[in-house]
Amino acid sequence: MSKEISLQALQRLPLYLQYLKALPADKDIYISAKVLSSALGLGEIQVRKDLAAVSDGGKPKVGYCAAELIKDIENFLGYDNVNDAVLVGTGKLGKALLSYDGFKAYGLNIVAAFDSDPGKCGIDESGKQIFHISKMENLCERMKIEIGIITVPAASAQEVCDILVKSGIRAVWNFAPAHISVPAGVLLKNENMAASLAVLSKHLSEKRVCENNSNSI
Amino acid sequence: MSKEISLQALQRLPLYLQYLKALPADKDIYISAKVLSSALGLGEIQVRKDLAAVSDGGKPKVGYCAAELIKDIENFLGYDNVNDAVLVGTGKLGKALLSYDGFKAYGLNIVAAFDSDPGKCGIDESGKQIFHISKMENLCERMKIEIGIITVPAASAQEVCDILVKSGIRAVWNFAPAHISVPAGVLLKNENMAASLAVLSKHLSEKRVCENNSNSI
DNA sequence: GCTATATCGATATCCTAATATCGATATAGC
DNA sequence: GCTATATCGATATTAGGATATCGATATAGC
Repeated sequence: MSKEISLQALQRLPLYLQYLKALPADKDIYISAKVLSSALGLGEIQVRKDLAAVSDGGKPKVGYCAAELIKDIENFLGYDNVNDAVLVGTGKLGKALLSYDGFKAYGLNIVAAFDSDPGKCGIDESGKQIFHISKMENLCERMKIEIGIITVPAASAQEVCDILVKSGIRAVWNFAPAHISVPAGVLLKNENMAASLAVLSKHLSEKRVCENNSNSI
Repeated sequence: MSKEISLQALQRLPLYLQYLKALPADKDIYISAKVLSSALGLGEIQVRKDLAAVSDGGKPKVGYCAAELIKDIENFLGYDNVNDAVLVGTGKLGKALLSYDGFKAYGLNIVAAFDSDPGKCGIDESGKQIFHISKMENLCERMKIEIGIITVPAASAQEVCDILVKSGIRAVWNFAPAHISVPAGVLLKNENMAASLAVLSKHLSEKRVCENNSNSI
């Protein structure tokens, strides 16, 4: 375990996790790569290779122990040690993410939010504190926050990102529809809804429906 | 133009669009692949190849005409002919997307929303009508809606998707953290926040910071 | 008008990821 | 306890995308 893994494989791991957690939490449930692959619409060999990177093996004839697998994947992804995060920009999307209580399952804990509008500061309906953005650097450094979530308009995304980096953030999750740049050592992950829309729109504009099977992206 | 394009290239097109639109809307602005690539953190040849798929060419020494390029990309992606969509699930995320007025720039128009909770039906604060889910099939068929956006809890995602497909939807945009399956001919695009979180979490759990440059994903 | 050069576009190469093939192994069933 | 087989894991092959190389071309500057 903790071997090499491709970016694609890494991003498939939560899929396995989601499926495995939906199974009855019996200690002796075993599942084969074949079952997993057909349930998730993936290739069987691909599943086996992905799992090989995180677990120390399944058993012939029965497959992988589901409970073990969950533990291995969560451990591999670092979901066991919770990551604290801050969110910047409390518009509609920001508030939606603040209120979403599903993140804790992924080891993500949003501890506070920031906004440049003093009128928005205070306690959010989610119960979380919204501070003025001028307080960010100090708070992040004191609390050793490592993840910053950007939900501001495109125009201010780079500016906000720079402050986050200055505050010691090591991973940025960007929801703004803008390209931003970060120094080496800081990870930038764009949540690219525009890219998704491009795929949808292109598919629909191709009036001739190509009846292929690999239609999930 | 309208040649072959890879899925990755397709998803990069909105990036170019966003950058080009930020330029002054002068008719005679030209931009080279070199400038574009360094501004967006991409490879120069990659940019040239991507643009070759949508436009009918740049000029040596000066590059591509920005205004032409915008037109070509939007045309290629089908952003000019607006796509009507419906949204299912009016929780926090659903409401956030309903209120987001940036979609129209991508040719997406959410015409109505649906929820299984009769208490949530009526006019949303965004001004859009929320109907009971039982009305969905009829409305989608009458209005020839082709895009369905799923923002319901994971447990009901597949059920909702099935209704959408039955209603004639041809492209599904799934925000639920669940694997769902669609018949051939229908495109499924997962907006996979769990996958993004996996990348972030893994990066942070690797305590030894690999100081590589390709840190944007 | 001429030349030097920035830039494009096509072809070729490399690299990563997905898929196929085949032997190994432990379990289920008798 | 024995055998047949479902499944795993390793190696090899294929496919796709990203990158490099090189010649072509039209423009900018003189």
